[in-house]
Amino acid sequence: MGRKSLKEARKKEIIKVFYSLAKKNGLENTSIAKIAAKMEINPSLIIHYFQTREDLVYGLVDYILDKYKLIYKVSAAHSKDSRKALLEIIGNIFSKKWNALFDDGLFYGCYAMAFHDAKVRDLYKKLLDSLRAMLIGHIEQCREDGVLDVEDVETVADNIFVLIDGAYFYLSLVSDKEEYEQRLNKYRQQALSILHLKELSEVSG
Amino acid sequence: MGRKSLKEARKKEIIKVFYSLAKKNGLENTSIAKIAAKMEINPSLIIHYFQTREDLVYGLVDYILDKYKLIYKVSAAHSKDSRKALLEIIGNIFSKKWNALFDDGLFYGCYAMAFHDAKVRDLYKKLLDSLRAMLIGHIEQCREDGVLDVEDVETVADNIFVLIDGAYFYLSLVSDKEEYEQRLNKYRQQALSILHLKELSEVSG
DNA sequence: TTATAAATTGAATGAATGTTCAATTAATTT
DNA sequence: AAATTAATTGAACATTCATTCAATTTATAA
Repeated sequence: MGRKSLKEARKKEIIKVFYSLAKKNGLENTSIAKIAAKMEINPSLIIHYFQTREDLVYGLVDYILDKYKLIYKVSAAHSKDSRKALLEIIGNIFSKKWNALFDDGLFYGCYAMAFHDAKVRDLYKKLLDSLRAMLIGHIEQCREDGVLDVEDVETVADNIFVLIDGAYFYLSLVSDKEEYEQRLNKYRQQALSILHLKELSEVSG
Repeated sequence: MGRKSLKEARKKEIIKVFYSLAKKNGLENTSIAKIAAKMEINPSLIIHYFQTREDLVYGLVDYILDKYKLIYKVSAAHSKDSRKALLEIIGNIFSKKWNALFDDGLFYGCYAMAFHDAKVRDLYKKLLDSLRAMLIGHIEQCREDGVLDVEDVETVADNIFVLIDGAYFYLSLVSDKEEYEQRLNKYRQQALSILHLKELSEVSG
């Protein structure tokens, strides 16, 4: 009896608006009041679902890290071909798809919180480790399938991630479109070279 | 006539306290009032020197980036020996010296501001570019002196920086001391290998 | 000693912050 | 229709915020 709960759906709505406002104006300039104003609801409703601003921010971090994970998702079409799967992942990471899916500014903004908030630090650490584990799995599968020849799988995976994080740290400040693309290309090729993989080769399965 | 100006010294004092508080509690939790309280002065005095909080933050960014540059300084003792100079730089970057000199949390916190503040973005971009130019200069000097054999100097320098930024992005979340040191070592060796340089060799000049 | 200029204080501002609590509205079940 | 439960509002809260302005203190030069 009684009214059915909209809790989870409503929480997600709120976080989405939080995300969009923080993306535009920065995390520190996005208050509960502003989120409520944008949604045309009362600020106290936000507090009703998230008890404190802190909890709301944790919700945002969860949301962001979930989005981040999506970049590493392999499409169903490639799930059986380990080589194609790996190529797809590398392709996604070093492509404009990244920027479409994801806002780097918020990612770094929340990352900075990790230095003063143990919970955020754990969330980020677990994400980075899980992504490393995932890539290790893909590489090992490729090795078993005989399509990849690398020695130390863990090191190779770590090198890829260091390349990714280092690359985007600089790329995020590059405003010139052409330079951005050229660099992105270069970094992607470096990733493939770390894996001893070569470009294209979508000709023969 | 009149009193002599303490402006610059006082501004630096204020920024130093700003830095120390923001390092401890985070940028967003550090207000003008708190800085003033810590210094036992009136908040209006801070506004007197920096007209707005925005300007105060720019001052902090300047301060942080200046500190960051120090890591890349070459000691006088090595200024004539290009190979030693390069080794010293790489040594400093991948050492505990980093953490002693510098707080990564604030560096990332300010970096995140770059996504919404053109001035901060420019400051960061110029810093990263000047450091790249500096490293390129060192590498070229080494090549001229015949102590280094690399092809594309610019790419090599960029690879070093990508390694640095990517390495510390993960390292900053590693709390285990031993793992931290092992990784740091590994990354340093990778940097040397990118440069085709080998470790130690402090035996013969 | 007096004029001067900068350092510093102190009080006050309005706006925005996160959060509270009670009251009301709306949906769902019995 | 009545009971129940959740959604939502609205008003109020104390706090903190950045910033203002006038007044005062302090150091220096004439």
